[in-house]
Amino acid sequence: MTHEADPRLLFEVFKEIGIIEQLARAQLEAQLPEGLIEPHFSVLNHLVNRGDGAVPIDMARAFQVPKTSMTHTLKGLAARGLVELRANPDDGRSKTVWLTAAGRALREQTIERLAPALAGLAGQMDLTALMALHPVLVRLREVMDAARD
Amino acid sequence: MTHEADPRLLFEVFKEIGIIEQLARAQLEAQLPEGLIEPHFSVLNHLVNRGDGAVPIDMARAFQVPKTSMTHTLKGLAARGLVELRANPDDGRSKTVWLTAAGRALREQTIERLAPALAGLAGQMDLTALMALHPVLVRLREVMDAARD
DNA sequence: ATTGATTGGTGCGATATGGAACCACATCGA
DNA sequence: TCGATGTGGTTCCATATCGCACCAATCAAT
Repeated sequence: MTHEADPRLLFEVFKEIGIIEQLARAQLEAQLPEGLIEPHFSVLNHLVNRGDGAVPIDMARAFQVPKTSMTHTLKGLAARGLVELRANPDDGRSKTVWLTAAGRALREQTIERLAPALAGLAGQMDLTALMALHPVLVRLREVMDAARD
Repeated sequence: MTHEADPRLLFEVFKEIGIIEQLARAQLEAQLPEGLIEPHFSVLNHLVNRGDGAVPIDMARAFQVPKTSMTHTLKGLAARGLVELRANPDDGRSKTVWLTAAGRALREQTIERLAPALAGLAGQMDLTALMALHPVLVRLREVMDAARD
């Protein structure tokens, strides 16, 4: 008899992940100012992590969203003065995205406000299990990412 | 020195979960007919798992979405003949949601079409780690759900 | 250099999400 | 019983997502 991997386990895993994602998003958005949602925050966070001056199309690919969605998200951030769009000196078609002081501050402040709730959650979990969770998720993400031809 | 739980670990976990959710959603929606998206499928799946005849408001709560969103999703499913809305004999304000044969078939077919891709993913993962993953996610979801006052 | 193909960005339209207001029915309290 | 309050569902509206089509700039092949 062969030992094929059972797809039902992953199906259930994805179901839980979907629910957790929704709850986590709600927590995050509760800390954001009116009119800003998770994609706005993710862009700010990405720019801090990966560095300023990114090209919009690259960010769209990093987030796996259509470029029109990225245009829209960046427009919202720029309208609130959280990022600044400049011409790309290396390519006349594209732009570069830069954080403003307000953008950095908002990202920082949001994470700080989130921290107590996250610590509260973590406190109710088995820390060993939680620490073991992360690398498995990273691996799963990498496998899925690679499979997305 | 105190041993407070580090919120950064959970922050990273949620980041991975967000990415995985997006990739999983893309895989699912690639198998759905034009015009149907993940919430439509989730409703069909919920009705199979929990049984027919559910009340829309209860489903909205189960999915943590506003009731207007559930109205919209159900309207789409009903328009395609995948579910049927009937009056609720126990409460004149509300309705009950019933699967049609087409709705059941679509849900079944979608899962079948998804299976090979899921099995492929699972085959590239450490099965022990994958099996350990599920209960931790369930626990995390339960803790978050309870925290959502 | 010229021309055809490709790529980054945006406007537009169709559909999705979710808050506010509203109506019909239900429930509660006296 | 009946008025006050609460609840399920919908409509309406503002905003989000994303495909299509388009333009301008770039690149590739000669």
